[in-house]
Amino acid sequence: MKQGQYYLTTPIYYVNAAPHIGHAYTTIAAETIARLQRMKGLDVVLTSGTDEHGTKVERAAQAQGKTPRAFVDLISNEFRAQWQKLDLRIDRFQRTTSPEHAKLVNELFEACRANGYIYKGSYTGMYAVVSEAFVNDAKPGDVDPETGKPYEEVTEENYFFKLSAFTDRLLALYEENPDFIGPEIRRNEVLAFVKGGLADLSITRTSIKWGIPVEADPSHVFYVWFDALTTYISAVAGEDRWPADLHLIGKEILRFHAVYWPAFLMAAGWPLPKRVFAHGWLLFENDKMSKSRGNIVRPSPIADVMGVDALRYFLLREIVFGQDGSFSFDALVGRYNSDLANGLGNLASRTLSMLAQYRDSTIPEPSSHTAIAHVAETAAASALAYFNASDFSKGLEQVWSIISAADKYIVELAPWKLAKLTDDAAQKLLSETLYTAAEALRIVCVLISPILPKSAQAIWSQLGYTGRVEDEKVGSLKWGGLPGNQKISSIAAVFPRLDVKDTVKKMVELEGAEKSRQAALMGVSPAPDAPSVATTTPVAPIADTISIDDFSKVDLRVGLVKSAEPVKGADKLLHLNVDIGEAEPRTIVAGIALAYKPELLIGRKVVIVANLQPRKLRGLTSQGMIVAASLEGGSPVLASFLEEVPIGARLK
RNA sequence: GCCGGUGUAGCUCAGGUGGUUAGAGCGACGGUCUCAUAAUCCGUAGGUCGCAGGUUCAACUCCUGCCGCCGGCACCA
Repeated sequence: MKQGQYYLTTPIYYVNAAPHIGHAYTTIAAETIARLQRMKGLDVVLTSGTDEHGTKVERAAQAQGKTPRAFVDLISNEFRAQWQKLDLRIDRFQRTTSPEHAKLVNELFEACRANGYIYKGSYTGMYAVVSEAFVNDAKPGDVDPETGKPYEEVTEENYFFKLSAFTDRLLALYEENPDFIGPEIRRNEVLAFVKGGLADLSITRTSIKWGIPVEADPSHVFYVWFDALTTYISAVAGEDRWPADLHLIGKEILRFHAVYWPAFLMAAGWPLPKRVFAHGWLLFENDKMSKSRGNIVRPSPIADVMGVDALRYFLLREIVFGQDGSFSFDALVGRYNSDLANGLGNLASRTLSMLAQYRDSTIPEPSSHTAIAHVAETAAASALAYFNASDFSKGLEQVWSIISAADKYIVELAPWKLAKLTDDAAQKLLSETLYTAAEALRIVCVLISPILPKSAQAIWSQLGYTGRVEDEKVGSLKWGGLPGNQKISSIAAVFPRLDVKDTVKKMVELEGAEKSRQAALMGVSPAPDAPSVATTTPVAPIADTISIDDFSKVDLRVGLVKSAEPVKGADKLLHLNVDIGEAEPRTIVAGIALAYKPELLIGRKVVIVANLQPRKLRGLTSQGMIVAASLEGGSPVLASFLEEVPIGARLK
């Protein structure tokens, strides 16, 4: 890594989902930081990419009758196309399926092994196919609560990474580099997690085919994180850019970046990234966005209707970076109208228009220092400080204080009145006033360029510049930079005011089309539009075919809930007594406490798996399992009957 | 259950180490100007600062308890 360089990354996105606004949020934020660093004069590289291996991908491809390769090519291209459409400049796009990446993963593995941090162990366990993880404590016949699919019993020889050996070194890392993890809340979470002790990680699989082969032992392929995180290095292979200055990620993958990744690198003796920053989630009107809620928003309809800059502005202004934030179409258009149309757009419009009318489209000579100059310089410095700390919303507030001061100043000086006066003093004052307004506008343009690149450039050009505003250096931003005598060019509204209802309607319509297009791409039939009702859009692949005999092994019974109470010390568990026609009601412990109030369950008829091996949970022995629809990321919904059914009836 | 965070005007949020009338932006309402994108500018709008105690001359700001929400861990057959 050379002086004067800056290297940052977005996560590599998993190709089991089509790009949505959450992906766009991370990528936009990263691209904004990249632009900002460039305007500080640094040689910046921003990488993104796609994570393309694993059983989930293999099965999704199979479901579409495609080879994994063809499938991942398709989705990876979709991500790239999306970033292009949003005008996001991604300097390197790395895929986990690229050959140079495979080479590097093996190098990392060998380096760790040479230092004694890799060992071969045998592991037998229940494996959840969909989440691609071994499940601790699961027993044969158990079912994945998230997908309703049985776990698969898997015994395999794995290579393990001695993560346990790194507890102290990781804690020392966080201690010595307080900025390694941001924001503070996330840092504390990681600290608590690591202090709780770390278990070794299985980093290879023999049961998966679609992955990077371990060269030293080709019956193995690398497993998720060992394979994926390494893209941050392979993306800039041969460029002398590693270590990264910043990994920008969503909070859901913090542990992998703040714990596993530095441990892998320490084990190999490779340099560590300097900072990991986890931003918050984008909620849709305060609900989590999820497939099951059907409230996922895609970025391209917004870009089509309102422009990319409107989306960028909203995401970085409305949401405090690092915290969760709420997205809504109304808020988006509201922000646009009040800040961009009425604020910045109108200031540009009135300033340029007056220059055209009163000064023959020519910028007057730079004027002496005014109060506005002071305001602008102070706010600019403050804004840049906030931007540097990735506090975009506060930084933008500072920039807008310049706009507001300029508007106020214009009204006070009333150039339209001065224009009617012919004496020299009035004309001189008019020139000064117009210069001041234009210069304030110029400073605003430079400051917002990383966030609103297109709009900043549009105003910049209207101010008469022929070059690019992004080539300006923010470090040398001083009052008086706008050259006198410069001819402004033709004026056009940069942010036309939008009708809220109309605009939202258009976006929602396009959103529907985009949803269908993506669903087709992913190979799932688009669900009917019912945004407020829970619909399961892309359906998880169907499990392997079983015979009727296999099915008849499962004894499902109608049961009546006699009692229900929370299990002490567990958030999700309810202790139920269910009568299925036997001498005694059964004790059933069910993970439905978040979705159902115990008192509302009493007297309700439910479906029970009656011949499931009993299982001890929180001290109680559960004699069966309650059947419920399991929504990904959502609450379970109990199976029930519309007609009367007798207790103990069997389902078959 | 453990750990952490949080609860301030309709909305989004500011309010180091306690001290005159609790702030900003948006929205709303009234007014003004006319250069401008029915924009700007000015003014107004009265929120028990979650609840209850406590410490103090004085608490939104400290302490205790409770309630609500969010997150991490445990947990989900």
